[in-house]
Amino acid sequence: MESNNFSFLNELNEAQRKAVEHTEGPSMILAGAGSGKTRVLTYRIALLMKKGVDPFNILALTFTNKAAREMKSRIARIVGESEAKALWMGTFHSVFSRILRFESELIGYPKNFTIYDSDDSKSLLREIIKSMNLDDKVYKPSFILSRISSAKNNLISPRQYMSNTLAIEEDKLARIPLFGQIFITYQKRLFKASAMDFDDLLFNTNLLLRDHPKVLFKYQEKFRYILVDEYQDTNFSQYVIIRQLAAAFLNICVVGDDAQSIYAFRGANIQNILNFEKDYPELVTFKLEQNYRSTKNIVEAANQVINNNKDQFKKSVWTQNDSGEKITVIRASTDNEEGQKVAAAIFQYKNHERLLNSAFAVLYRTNAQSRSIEEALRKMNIPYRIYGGLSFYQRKEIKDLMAYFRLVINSNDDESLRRIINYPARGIGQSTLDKLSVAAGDNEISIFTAIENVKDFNLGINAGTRARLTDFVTMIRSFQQQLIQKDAYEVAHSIASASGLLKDLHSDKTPEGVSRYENIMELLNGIKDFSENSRSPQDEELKSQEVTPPSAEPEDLFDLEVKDFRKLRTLDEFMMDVALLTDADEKEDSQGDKVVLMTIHAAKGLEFPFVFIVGMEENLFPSQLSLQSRTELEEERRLFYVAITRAEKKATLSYALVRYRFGKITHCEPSRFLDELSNDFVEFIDTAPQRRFTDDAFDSTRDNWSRPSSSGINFKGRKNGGDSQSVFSQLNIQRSNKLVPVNSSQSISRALNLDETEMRKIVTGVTVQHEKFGNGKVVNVEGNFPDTKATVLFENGGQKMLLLKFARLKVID
DNA sequence: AGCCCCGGTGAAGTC
DNA sequence: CACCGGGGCT
Repeated sequence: MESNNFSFLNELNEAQRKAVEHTEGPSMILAGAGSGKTRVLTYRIALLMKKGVDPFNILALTFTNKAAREMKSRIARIVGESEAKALWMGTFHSVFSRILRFESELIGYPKNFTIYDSDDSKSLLREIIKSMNLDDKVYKPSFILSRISSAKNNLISPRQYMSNTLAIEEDKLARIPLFGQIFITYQKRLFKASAMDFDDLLFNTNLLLRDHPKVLFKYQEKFRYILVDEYQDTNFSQYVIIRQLAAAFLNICVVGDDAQSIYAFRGANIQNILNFEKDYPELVTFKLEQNYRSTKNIVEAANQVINNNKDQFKKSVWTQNDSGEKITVIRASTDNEEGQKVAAAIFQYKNHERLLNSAFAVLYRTNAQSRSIEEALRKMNIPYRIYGGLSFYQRKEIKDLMAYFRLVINSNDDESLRRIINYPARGIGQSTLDKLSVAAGDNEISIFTAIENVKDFNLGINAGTRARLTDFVTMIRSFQQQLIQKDAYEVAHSIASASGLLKDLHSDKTPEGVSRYENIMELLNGIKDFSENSRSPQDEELKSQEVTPPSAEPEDLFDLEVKDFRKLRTLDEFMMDVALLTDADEKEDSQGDKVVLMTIHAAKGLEFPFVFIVGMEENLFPSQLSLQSRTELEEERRLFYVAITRAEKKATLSYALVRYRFGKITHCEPSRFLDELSNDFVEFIDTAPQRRFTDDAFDSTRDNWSRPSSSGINFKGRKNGGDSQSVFSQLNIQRSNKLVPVNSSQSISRALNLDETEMRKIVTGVTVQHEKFGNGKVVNVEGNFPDTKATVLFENGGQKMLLLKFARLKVID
């Protein structure tokens, strides 16, 4: 309901109200768990709009798309639907990918660039590692990717990386001396494929804003008010983006809680909060410390836990709520028994207090832990829903169909091409693909382009296969024609059937096959919905600046069609939305009343009356991988803090003495975090263990919580201050003073082909230079312009046949 | 070219 | 235990 007064402000306490009303200039809101942070952000934005600020001039960055949606609908209740819709609100990745769609040509990327997810990135890395004849057990794709990701999130380009002696040294010590080379090749290949990985979306936004002052100015003018939620979880790259955008008006408000920083592993940097104070001397800081969510027992227990961390801002979260029940700790002999006890407890609570299933959440450290909980809940007929794990968009059949979409939208997308060129089977096998890959690599073109020019390469591909390749190209081309004429659903449906994918899945009558077919149908239905809905105001705004429609070749369209096209919701628009969706974003309806199971990370920002935190064991929570350094252990502790503070009425912890891990029985010790809770807030339910395993599975001579809290003491004595200083964290300090010079290897314009005159200079006998293979002598030239090709004998011994329109050969005398 | 089986290896968390 | 990739067989 729209109201014209400011009465909504009366719903705030004094601290909240002050934070809301201070709308001008830089501000930071340190908000303890459950202190009404979302309410403050919501009302602050509503107040801005009530004061007459145009929603198009407000940028609000949230941690998940879901958080953005929820906040938007809350704002809509105060200021009205259409006003709220016009707000720029979303995750960093979604907001800036949207902007890059419209500006990417300035940094050398076409507008239809593809976003690679981490599976795509890993398989690209696997290829690169293989082609360099390296061992993928030493150069593990996932590890390489995380290191590349760290570099990019700290705005270190491949070239900068290579000139960083510290980084190179680190790689040698880690026995991956060729990492830098892989990084360079990876980035080059992404660029060639017109693809960006997740980190590139931020990295390239930084490039764009750094190298194009006009663009920076435009968005500075546009985003006069900037708000950032979960600021403690932003990384350096994100920090620089918002600092740049806010530089003109300085209306920047960040909201966060250092105690809830749980994403350092992906580059989030608490340092950003400290930097913030330095960057804006006139900064006003607000603290929200009253917790409205939880009982006293929960709040105080959480405070007690977090006080074991050295690195933290002093903050005292308190509550006026009742003391409530103590936190219960359940001990189980096995992971299965843990599941049974948790399920039984839920069952009891439900019946005694007539509660909905949705009042309960079970939180765990790792997704693998869900299995035993699921089994137990199923046995007791308690409905549940799992967040996370394999999301809809990660399923094979969905990825297959979407690979078609991606290839049609961007034919340079080699990862997608590899995925579907022979699915459904069409007689184009591995050896053909290998040959094409080599030709594409040598000529620095995409595989699709190599196929289109296959007659120009002597690849030893027989006529039959060549015909099949031509058919494939023709098919993709015909889909591309539809892309600019039809709406998303029509194109998607046409691709699904004409490619043979639908038929292939339909013929599979196994239950799995049927389910795959249904998933495809669900995707198509989703696209149908999308086609029928109108475009977002944000995209309308950006599109209105455009002169020509994207990806449409003007000569293909009459004026009338161009007009229609502007209204159509196209498949490339759909794909742009989808690339950044996560499981947490799945639609909320049709869920019914269910117990919720999820990782603690996924639970951030949520609250439930009853929370079960399972797997409270050493090496699991805290994870064994975190035991190397104090900072990592402290992050685990913050994670525990987040977990406890999700509970409104009651928190229950549990641990098992024996657990299956990697298919083997593992003995576990109760988590050190349990020692950190005093008996004032916690009660231990010590059920006698059921002796199904050998006696040493549970040390009955020792009372688990009176265990000398050696872990903490030992730990501090052992490792205090000895955190591994990675090259990135060191560099970060240097860099925070001024804008990082980001290398522009990416902004070199796309392949500059030789013109005819230059090509004619390349004749048998001349010496030429190739940027990758070095110098060589031309031993043969054949074919007619523009398909002239030269055979070159390189000094390194290799002989290559190169298409001159692709290979940038330089004649040297 | 495709299928199947074997063995090795791995699971922390996410946009 | 579950998945993936490689190799071998058809």
